[in-house]
Amino acid sequence: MALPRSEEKRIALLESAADIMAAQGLAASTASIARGAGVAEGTLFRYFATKDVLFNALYTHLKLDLAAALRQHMAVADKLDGQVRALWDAYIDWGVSKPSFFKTLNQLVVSDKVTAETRDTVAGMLSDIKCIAQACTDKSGLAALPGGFADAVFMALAETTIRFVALDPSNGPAYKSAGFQVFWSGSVR
Amino acid sequence: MALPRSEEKRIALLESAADIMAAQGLAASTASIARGAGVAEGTLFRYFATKDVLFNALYTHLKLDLAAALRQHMAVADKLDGQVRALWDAYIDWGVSKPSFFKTLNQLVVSDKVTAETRDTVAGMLSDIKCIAQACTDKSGLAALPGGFADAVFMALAETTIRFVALDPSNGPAYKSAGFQVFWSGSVR
Amino acid sequence: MALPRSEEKRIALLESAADIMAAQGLAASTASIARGAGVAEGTLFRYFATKDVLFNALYTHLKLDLAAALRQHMAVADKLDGQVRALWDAYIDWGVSKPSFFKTLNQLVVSDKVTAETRDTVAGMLSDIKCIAQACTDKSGLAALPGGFADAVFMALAETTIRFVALDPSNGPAYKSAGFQVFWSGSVR
Amino acid sequence: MALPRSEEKRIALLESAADIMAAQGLAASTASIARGAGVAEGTLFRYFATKDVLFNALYTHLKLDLAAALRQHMAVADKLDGQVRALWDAYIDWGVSKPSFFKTLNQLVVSDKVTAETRDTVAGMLSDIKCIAQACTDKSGLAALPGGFADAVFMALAETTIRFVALDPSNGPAYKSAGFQVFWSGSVR
DNA sequence: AATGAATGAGAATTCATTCAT
DNA sequence: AATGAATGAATTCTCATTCAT
Repeated sequence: MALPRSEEKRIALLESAADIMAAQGLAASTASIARGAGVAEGTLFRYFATKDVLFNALYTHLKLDLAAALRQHMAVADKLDGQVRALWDAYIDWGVSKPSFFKTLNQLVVSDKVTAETRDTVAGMLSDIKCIAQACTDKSGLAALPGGFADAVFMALAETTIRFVALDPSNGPAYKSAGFQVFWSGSVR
Repeated sequence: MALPRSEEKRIALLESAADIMAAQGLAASTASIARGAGVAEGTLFRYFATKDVLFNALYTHLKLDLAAALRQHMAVADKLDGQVRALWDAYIDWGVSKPSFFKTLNQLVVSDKVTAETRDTVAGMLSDIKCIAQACTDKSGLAALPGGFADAVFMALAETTIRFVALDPSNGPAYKSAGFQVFWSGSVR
Repeated sequence: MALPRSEEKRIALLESAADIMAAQGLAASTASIARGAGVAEGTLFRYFATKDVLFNALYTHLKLDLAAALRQHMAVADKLDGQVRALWDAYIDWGVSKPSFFKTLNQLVVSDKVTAETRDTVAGMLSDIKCIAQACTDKSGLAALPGGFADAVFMALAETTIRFVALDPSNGPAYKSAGFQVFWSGSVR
Repeated sequence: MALPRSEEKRIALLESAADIMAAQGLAASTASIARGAGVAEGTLFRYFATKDVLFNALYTHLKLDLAAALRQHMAVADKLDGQVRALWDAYIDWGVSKPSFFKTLNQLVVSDKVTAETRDTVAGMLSDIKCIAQACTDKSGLAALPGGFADAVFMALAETTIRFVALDPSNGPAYKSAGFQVFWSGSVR
């Protein structure tokens, strides 16, 4: 029997894609991604039939990685604001510690290369996290607003915060608190 | 090579670039931009020596257009929160009424095609607006934080708000107020 | 003003395509076709947007070239069999004198790269020749058979004849007569 | 490298190749041929060292299959025209009943992938059929002509006839008779 | 100054073939 | 003997840029 297709190589390709796209944008060439993963260019296409398939797989990979990080820090507090704060901290920490994952995920989120189907599938896998987020936005003053505005505000603030923490780590805790404060006191009635 | 004459064509090229890049991303071809401006392929390169030069000129053009819109609505209120709210409204209105400018500017802001020098030069040209913004953030709880965090939070919230207003105009005023509320009550001590 | 797009280059590309495809089949690379025409690879795509467009243009070019050759020899005889014989001779001569046109046209005729629309358009341009052919097949014993069987028999015999004349020119006139004889005495009642 | 064992797999590969090449042309990928035969990609190359070797083996396989079909119907008539007619019918029936064999063989016949050596070897294996064909063409008006013209005319007419029978089976017998009639009355003095 | 034809360096993708298992 | 993962050369096509007119 031939070699089994290697999960290791699949991961190497995804992480190379994340690294290179963080630096060069989604237009990074498949050649450079394969090189970064240490495989031949043709090999990339055995794992991902087209570049679009790679985009979707990468979106899923990064979202699941983020979700795993969030889950580790969830539900340790008993009060709502503690829970949300834990979520916030976990998200900021993830973004700061994996800057290329963070940057590339942000590009994918706004890209039309990621299909609605992929987004739905991933959302389904993250339903537990969604629940917490829901619980907190239900209590916020933003809850009255249509679909996802509170989530989007949370994300936008977190992204900004991550950027500043990454650039100026010595003030990291200060940015983190301040960002959360904007979200929380601005959102909660 | 003498500089080309027609300011009109320069503007047509910039606006065509904004329109087409809003739709297709920064990878839009120079040929399609020239076509959109009603000039020949080669003509674009008499106005902008390379595509990178075009990116930087476009960034400048869009930022100055935004600044002009903001200036028209500044300082009409006498109290600080009125001033900031006027600024916020002007920004949201600009983004909603010129969606291709807004979308393309957002792409340029995160692109590494726009040099630090361009960003600095433009920032210098907007020092008057910066001053207002500064005045208000000095009063905010964010003022203690280093360089531009308050500005970045303002921008991030405004961008999110513009996106939602554009998608769901019937709730436009609600998003506008809610977004501002997050910024203001979250930021001010 | 820039150079006008050169009809000469267009023809050079088409004839290079005919030559190379005659030798290597329709799979001949666009790179080799461009090289054969003495232009850069990208230039080919300014004249023919895709390889499929080239296939269709080539089909048209070859058919029209054949038609021009046939017209020069038409209607010189007054009796039907003389007319058909003239057509036959002209076709054989064309195939023998332009072997790469002949071979490539035969490949295109059976290829699904040539669209029905192209075939219809070209057929419309050849309606005068069709008329003669029609006149003669109406008289043949094959006329009773559905659409195009007589034409197809004519073509099949002509192709075979051309092949043999090309391989063994010293017997050219003999093949030519014999082939025609099969068609005529076999077809006419 | 010892020869592989399974004659069954060899046949499966050849028939898969005939099917897929009938549909997609000679450019059909070896991977798809292997898949069609139910074996692994690499396995094809244990039976046929290169794709060119496969082409030649396939030509041989199809020709021998055709020859077997012809032999079953040979020499049942005692008069010459009955013999030739039996051969004609057998050929037409073979082409109509095995369309992918017929189509692929026609492609191979005009392809330069099949070597002269292969063609010669196969011709040698078909010498018995050749003899019958020879006997009949010796009597025909075409016999005076050099090597194989009569054969080629027979084949060309048969191919055309098969194509029409396949497309319009309800008129099958009519095409079959008419095609033969062209050959016979046109060829025989 | 303006034009647009020409260029050729990449881009994504395919595929015959190899080889470790 | 069979497998199928891996390879990289070749293919079609795009596009920023140049330059003759």
